[in-house]
Amino acid sequence: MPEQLETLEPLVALSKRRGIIYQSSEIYGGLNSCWDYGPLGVELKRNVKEQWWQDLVTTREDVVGLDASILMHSRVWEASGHVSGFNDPLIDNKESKARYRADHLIEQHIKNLRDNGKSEDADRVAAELEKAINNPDALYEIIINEEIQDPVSGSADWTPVRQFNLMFKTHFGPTEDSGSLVYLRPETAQGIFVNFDNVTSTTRIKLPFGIAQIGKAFRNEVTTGNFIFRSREFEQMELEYFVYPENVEEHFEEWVQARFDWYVSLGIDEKKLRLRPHSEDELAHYAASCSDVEYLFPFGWSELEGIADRGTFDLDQHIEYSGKNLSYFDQPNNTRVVPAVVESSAGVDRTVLTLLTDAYWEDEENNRTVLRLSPKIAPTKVAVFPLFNKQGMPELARRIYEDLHTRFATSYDDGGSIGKRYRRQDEAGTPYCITVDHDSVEDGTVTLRDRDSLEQIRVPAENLVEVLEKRLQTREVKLELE
RNA sequence: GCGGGAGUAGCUCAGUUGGCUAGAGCAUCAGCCUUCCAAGCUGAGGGUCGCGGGUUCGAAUCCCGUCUCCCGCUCCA
Repeated sequence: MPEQLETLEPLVALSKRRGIIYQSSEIYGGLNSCWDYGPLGVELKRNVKEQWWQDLVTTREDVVGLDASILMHSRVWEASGHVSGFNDPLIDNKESKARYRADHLIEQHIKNLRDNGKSEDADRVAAELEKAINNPDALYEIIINEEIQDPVSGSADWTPVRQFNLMFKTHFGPTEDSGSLVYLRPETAQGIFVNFDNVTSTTRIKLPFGIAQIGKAFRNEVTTGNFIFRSREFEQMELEYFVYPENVEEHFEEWVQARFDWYVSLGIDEKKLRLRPHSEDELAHYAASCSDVEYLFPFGWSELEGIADRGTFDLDQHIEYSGKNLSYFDQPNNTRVVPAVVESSAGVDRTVLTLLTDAYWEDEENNRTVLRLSPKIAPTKVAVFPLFNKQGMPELARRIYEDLHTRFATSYDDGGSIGKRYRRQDEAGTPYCITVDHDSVEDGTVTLRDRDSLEQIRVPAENLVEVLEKRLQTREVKLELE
């Protein structure tokens, strides 16, 4: 049985050692929860993104791509609800050290009042709460006046309410006046909605259709951590799939399954993946239904992607705020319709972390650490070694390398013993190694070694491209390991 | 934000009554040796001991501050 990772630490160490992921600004002491992808990591990440694009855009007639700018008009975020919804008024209890959302505390208080038959008080506080929303001082006042206590400890010793805005703010242009305030986008999706009209009027795409985008997003998370799982700067792969509103439920179900299957297709252990439908009370106000794809990390089941039926909420909001008609003209029925949308919102970094976690294997029997990455997404597909650095072997090995690396991500290694080189490639997740020996120089055949099975076969050098192409595309992504 | 643990070479670590030029193994590099799975030989490079102050004749070691990572909460969704 492969060893189960209990913490992320071995993975963090391997990532550093092999040049997959480094901490940001490390020479200055590091920057909290920001990470840099090294030479190997960037290949892995690119492969994830390219696979997603390949599967969702390139090979589909009904999906087109988009690359919107990170900075957008600040009205976009008013329309999307992020300006009000991404503002969390937090309060700490000095005694219990517990932290709560101030508005949630008050809502609970209102509910308690109602349960105790004091509906007049409840109504009064509810009215105050409505006025106090987005006003930390007013929220604090309510908590003090109502003598609201910590639900766990019963203490009423509170810090002031502090507003945590999850959106990064910056200033547009040379002056720092409020008129030039802009946000770094907290999600890429809005870039799709605001370009809905552009895309439908400049392409011949017909409903149902999707618009896909990969890009950076930024959130001032209150809590970060778990390596690259939750960081303040991250990359998303988002698809907004627009459909006739009456069909939205069936499209939603289809996408949920399709997205789950996608992770399986990357070679991730199906037993560690699950779909978790959101319950009624955790649904965002705009979503009719939502399902998360989750993976069992060392720190527990955590979300990789959310698939949501957002109805017509987003387009309706932008219609209202922009005053533009963002409906779709349905030629066959000669009517205009505001499409509903099914959203697939996946994290690139979370997918990378999943792949690394899932692939990590300490093969004790053979004294090696292996990243059993699917050949599809492995940063390096094949490595070429000369058995010795003499007798024509390096020359032949170089020729093979020169030939292969125009086709596959290939690396060349002539350092140390042959076993050492195999281990280096195992840690990097390279699925195949080619060794040139004495016989190769004589008869032109080389050894092809498989990372997972350790099987070695003899292949004529001139057939290598063909053999590798076949294996890299068709082989099972994971081998059965007892 | 709270609690616990940690930070010395690329990695894993040793190094306390405060005292030689801060060490080891692995890794890396240059050679040697080797007929296909690490741990053979010789040599080399690499550390302002997380960072900043302080105490001291003298600080990796003591004190204060700060940054970062991991684990558990909390929070978020």
